[in-house]
Amino acid sequence: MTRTASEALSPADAIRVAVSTVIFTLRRLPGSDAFQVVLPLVRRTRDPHEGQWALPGGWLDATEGLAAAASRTLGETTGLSPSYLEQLYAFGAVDRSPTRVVSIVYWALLRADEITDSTVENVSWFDAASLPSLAFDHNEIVEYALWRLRNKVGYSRIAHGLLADEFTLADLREVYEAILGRRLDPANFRRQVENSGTLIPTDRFRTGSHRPARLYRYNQDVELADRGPLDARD
Amino acid sequence: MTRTASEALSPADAIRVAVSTVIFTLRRLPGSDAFQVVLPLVRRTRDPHEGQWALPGGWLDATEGLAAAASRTLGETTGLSPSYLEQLYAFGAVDRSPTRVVSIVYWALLRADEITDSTVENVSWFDAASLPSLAFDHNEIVEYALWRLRNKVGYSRIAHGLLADEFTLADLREVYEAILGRRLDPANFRRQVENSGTLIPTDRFRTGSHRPARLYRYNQDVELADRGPLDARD
DNA sequence: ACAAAAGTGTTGTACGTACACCCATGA
DNA sequence: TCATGGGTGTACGTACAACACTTTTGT
Repeated sequence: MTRTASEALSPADAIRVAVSTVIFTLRRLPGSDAFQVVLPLVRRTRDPHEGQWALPGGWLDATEGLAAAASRTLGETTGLSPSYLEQLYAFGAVDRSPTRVVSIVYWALLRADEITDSTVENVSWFDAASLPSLAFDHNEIVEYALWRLRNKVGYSRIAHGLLADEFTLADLREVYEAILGRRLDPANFRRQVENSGTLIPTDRFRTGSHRPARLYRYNQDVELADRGPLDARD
Repeated sequence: MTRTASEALSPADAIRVAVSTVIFTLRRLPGSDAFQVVLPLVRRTRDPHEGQWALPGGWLDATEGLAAAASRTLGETTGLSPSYLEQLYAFGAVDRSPTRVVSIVYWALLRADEITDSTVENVSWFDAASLPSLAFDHNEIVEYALWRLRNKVGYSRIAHGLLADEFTLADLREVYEAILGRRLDPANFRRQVENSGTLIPTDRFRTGSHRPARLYRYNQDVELADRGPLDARD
């Protein structure tokens, strides 16, 4: 740290810090029975990129931490509060915005029962697999968030963050299939997840079609994902 | 993004962006034959935390990207330029510094042949396993960097970034042992790394003690680590 | 010749995959 | 009773850990 604070604050040096969130949830296609990964985007009402869709976010406030800012700006723009929130990456290329902005991007998951479909102004949900051209470098950011999601699904129980309290193994398997983009063997999936110790069987069953399926809960003792020495840190 | 640029620039909101780097290399203990993970720290010459050791770093310049800033500040403070550089995490807790600073932290590896032991002023090397109390939250940051290093060693060929061009399998194994903190079976280690396709055997051998050991090179076609859709991005 | 590191072979266990098969329910 | 998804059993292949064994050098 070589320069003084006053130098760093001069307008020529102006670097602003923004916070954005890529927040995923699943939606059943009306026609099909398959799940789709969807995320909310906000239509920009001012330049730059006025009229284009962008990730929900806002400026970092001097009195709040990074994760707090992500939660706050997400709530202000979309009305949502996620079940899982993790830092994704800091984007700071010089030309990613007309003015110099460093964006700390978080990614989040929303449980199916948390989707408040209160149609907020200028917010719309998009299929993550077929996005339009977004503002700034937000297309790249979403691509990276999807990569992290698919990756993390392989070695953690992160997918549970997308389902409500009680669910069948078929529900959970469909979540994995939607994220990974391929079919999984129901028999093998059952054994894997049963042996992982992350699920607690209930006495309840879901009836309605064919043989009833047992409902499961999360084992709250098991973390959704291992973030190492970092807890809810900024 | 709800507030205007002028609001975000008011002094009360002042948030500055710093860049720091945790850079690891290995050193052989003089007495023992084992490797040790070491990193350079810089003694602070001004408040806050004057006199304490801190990670090399500096302020982000408005005209450079994040990774470029990490390389530049690392070179300015220590004279080193790493063989591998990757973003670690953005730290932005409100109370991590007397003034509001968001630090984008990178982590890096240095090859054994890259250690320029030009004794730079106020720079000293420390055993990563037994650090003194560092400035700011830098102890936590190093802990997290070590966790990432150990983690990444398990699923990528990142450890190769710590060795010179040609090396024996025993050299490489010792790197893994130093990072993971446990002994590995030489026979099994050999097969694993041979089957990974990341090494190219040379016709040269290292002689001097007992049976000569074949020297290997990196296969440059294989990336050290998979960073997903992100390349050398900010 | 002997010690010690380089390098090879063999075996057991764990785990993922493929797939045959039985079970329970709605229609 | 039949179709369908729920749930169990089993066999195969790969990957890894453990460890016995052979090879090649310096002393």
